[in-house]
Amino acid sequence: MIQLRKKPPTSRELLAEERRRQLLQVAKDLFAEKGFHATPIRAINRAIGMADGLIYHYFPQGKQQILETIVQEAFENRYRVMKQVSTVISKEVPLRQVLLTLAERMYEFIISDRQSTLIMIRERNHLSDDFVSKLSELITDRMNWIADLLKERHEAGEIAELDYPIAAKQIVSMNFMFLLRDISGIDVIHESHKEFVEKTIDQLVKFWSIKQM
Amino acid sequence: MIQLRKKPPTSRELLAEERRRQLLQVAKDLFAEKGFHATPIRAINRAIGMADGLIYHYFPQGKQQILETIVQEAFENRYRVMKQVSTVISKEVPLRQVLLTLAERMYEFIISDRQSTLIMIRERNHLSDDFVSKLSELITDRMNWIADLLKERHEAGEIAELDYPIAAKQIVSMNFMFLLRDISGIDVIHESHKEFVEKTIDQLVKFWSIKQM
DNA sequence: AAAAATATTCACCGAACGTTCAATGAAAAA
DNA sequence: TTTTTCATTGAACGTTCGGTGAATATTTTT
Repeated sequence: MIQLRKKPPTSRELLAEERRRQLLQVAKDLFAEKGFHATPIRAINRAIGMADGLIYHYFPQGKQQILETIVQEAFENRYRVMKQVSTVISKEVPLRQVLLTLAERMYEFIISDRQSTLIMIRERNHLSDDFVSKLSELITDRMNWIADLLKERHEAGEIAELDYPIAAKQIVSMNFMFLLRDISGIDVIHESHKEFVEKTIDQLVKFWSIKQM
Repeated sequence: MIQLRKKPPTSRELLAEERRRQLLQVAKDLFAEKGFHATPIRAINRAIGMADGLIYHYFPQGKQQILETIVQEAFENRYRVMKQVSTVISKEVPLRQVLLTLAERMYEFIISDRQSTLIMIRERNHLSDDFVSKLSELITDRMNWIADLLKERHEAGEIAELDYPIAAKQIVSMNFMFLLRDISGIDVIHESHKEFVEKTIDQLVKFWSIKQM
């Protein structure tokens, strides 16, 4: 019989969903901290006081499926959020302020799910080429959007003519440096994200600004 | 008895050194490709047709010691090369050309030992804090050197006044984007290093140039 | 209340792991 | 030549790994 109307979830369904959620959260923490191979499934089980076999009830295909679920769900979250941020920026706001907000939002967005970010970058060997391509497209979209924004600002007479894709990459690459610091521990910035981003954008906008010409 | 003069190496010493070198090379390849935990010691042994126990003759402390040796030797190479490149740049060469050469050399330098670069970034969990700090310092030194170079160019009247440390980071961050691509497979550049670097430096120098003011 | 469906436990499996070690063979030192 | 040194072997060890499955507990459905 086909169930057309959604029936109210039973208490055990709620508990199961809660356990699944908790399982993914703990796995994400451990994968990000120790790495996929360095995290035994039993470590996940211990961390939430769960018997060893139970994890195969929730993820029949085992450890690899847990990883795939983590990155897939993280990707979908990112995709959803990114699509809805595009309309925030008003044309009256000065470019400096726009770029600052943009860079900070992007950074907050990255570190809001820091663990999955680390996993997606570090565990390339366990992710499909297709998934990595989709990730690349997501970021490329965002950069194209920034390039268009800069072009509009030029056409409005606010800044000089630019190589817009290059300029967009200059904006985005700031966050990449912090990402690399997070992954490797190698710190070449020596200041907070806010300070660094402010200085960089100030300098970019100062030279791009039409008054300089 | 203490050996004061170096005696000529015996044939077995030469063979041993060759095998040690080969062992480290194969281990480096595998660690970079599969990751440290995902590479069984036996995979290294098989790859060079070596019996299982022998690796403990060369590296008594086992797998971890192999990793440490790889990154330590890679660091020393980098340190040595970096110290001797500083004097190459003449003051008569235009800034655009200087920065281009600099960025390309730096990139060649990174990918000339691509494997150890990947390992140093990805396997943070297996490296000491002290080692990571030393790596940070190495890159920071290089960036300070670029900042000084830019300052000199300003004082020579070639470019406007800059926030030199920030400008240096803009130069270096280009290579970081390619590094991240190498590690994660996430590609947001879509062109060769040479093309990208040329465009970026052209744009930077164009706006920094004193003639623009 | 009985039956069915589902969640959970845990002892256990075979394979793979890093590592050890007694034995072997060949080169170097005496 | 004899002795000593040391590179090399490969079987074996103890451990841990991801995963299985029969048994049990709990909830939902009938």
